[in-house]
Amino acid sequence: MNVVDKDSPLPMYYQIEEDIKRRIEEGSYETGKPIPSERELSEKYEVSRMTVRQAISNMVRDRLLYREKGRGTFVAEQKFEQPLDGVTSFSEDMKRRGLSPHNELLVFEKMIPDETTKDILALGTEEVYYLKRIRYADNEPMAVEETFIPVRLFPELEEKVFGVMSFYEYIETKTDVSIRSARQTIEAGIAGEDEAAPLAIDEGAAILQIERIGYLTNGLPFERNISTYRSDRYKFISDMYRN
Amino acid sequence: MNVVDKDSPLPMYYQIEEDIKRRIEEGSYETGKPIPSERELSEKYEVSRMTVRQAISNMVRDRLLYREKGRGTFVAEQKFEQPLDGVTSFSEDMKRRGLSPHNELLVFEKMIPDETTKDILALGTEEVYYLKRIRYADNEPMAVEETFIPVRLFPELEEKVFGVMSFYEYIETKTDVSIRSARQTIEAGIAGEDEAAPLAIDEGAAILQIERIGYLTNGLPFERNISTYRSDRYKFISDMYRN
DNA sequence: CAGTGGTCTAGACCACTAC
DNA sequence: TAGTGGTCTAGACCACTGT
Repeated sequence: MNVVDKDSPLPMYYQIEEDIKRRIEEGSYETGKPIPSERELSEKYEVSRMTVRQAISNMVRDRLLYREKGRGTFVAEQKFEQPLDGVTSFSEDMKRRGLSPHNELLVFEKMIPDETTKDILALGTEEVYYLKRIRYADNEPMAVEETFIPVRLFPELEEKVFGVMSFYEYIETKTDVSIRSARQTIEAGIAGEDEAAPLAIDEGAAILQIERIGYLTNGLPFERNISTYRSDRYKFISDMYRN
Repeated sequence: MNVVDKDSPLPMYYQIEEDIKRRIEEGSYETGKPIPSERELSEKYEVSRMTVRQAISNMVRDRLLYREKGRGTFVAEQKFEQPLDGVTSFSEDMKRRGLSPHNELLVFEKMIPDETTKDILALGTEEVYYLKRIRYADNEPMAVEETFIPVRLFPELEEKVFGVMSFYEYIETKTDVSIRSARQTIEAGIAGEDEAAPLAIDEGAAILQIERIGYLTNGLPFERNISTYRSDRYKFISDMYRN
């Protein structure tokens, strides 16, 4: 009868989270209504109240529940089917939108970076990989993208990787470092000759310019990415939370 | 000698957080190096280990510290002086950039919303407040902004509020609801007559169009905001984290 | 008033890391 | 082996909400 297994290798607070999620999905716990109190749950699952609190705290952090002092703990509205927050690569972004991404790799080479890039990536006299790509979604050109990556961080990076997987996938599966965060700067511009041709738009059309600087868990910058999107087909969408 | 005051109205875990932050700032706890163990800290502050853990957990959530199993708790790289993530109002955004915001309120009225707004705000036959404002930073026009707010949610909202404080401040100090999240859509456009004049830019110049839909903790949408920024003075900047 | 979440204690055993 | 964070217990008192 009891849903938590004290001998399971999974921590009990985790098992409780899963059970509460299940009940929310099946509708036993309704959106906007309170779930049972912490004391009731600790009796029900036969664990201490602190353990129930840990489960609930995690779910509050993930915004599945919210607490109100003196009133109770409530099921939050599940507004966003798929979260649109967080750092994503072009490939991931397109897949999330239900489109099929692919690349045309125009340039892949090692080079000495310009001053701005050197500064941003905190480099000395080191080389970077330089990539220039046209990004397609469902076979339509969406963006022109330039990327600078310090060679030192990924000495074994090869051109063929970019045909097979997303660079972010590569980092997370093939290396022992991981991505922490990015700072994005977004501005509007007007397409010149260089942008208009590859994107198949008119000169003078609006374009969206996004510069992203990505950071690893240890705090080091690992990429500078400059993208130019056609604004008739692409909107930048993101979910943000109040801190 | 002791830095935590058990009789203070501030919770002890909060006082401990503040003390650890102070030590990081003054350099006693160094970036990338471990802070004292939880057991040491609980002796030092004369509190139980769970209380120390609560302080540390909060700081890990805020990415000031990170834990490594069996090794210790470490001071994270402090990349961003001031966090640029999260949902912010225009006023808050400008202050964070070190600029002085002010408004010119062109329209403040109650009206029946158009279909799109009605749909977005999940309204029936209800009225909304409609605001149209020119937003200034350091006395230069930065954006034209239209906002739709359901009257039902803030029946006592008055025009004069917008002169005194940020709408977000109003919500968080004068009402008993609070802001959870927002979805922002950003695109590039070309200034027409309507945008060029109030922003003091040329027709045909690039503009940044941002639509924000804001949500309360209980999941209800509380505002639809459509902003047009001049792109020669304004860049949208945000920090994002990998999930 | 009874019930809720918020905070806190003083222990305990575990798996993991480093030496 | 000794030290670390991860998990858990069985209590306790508080401030806040609703009736």
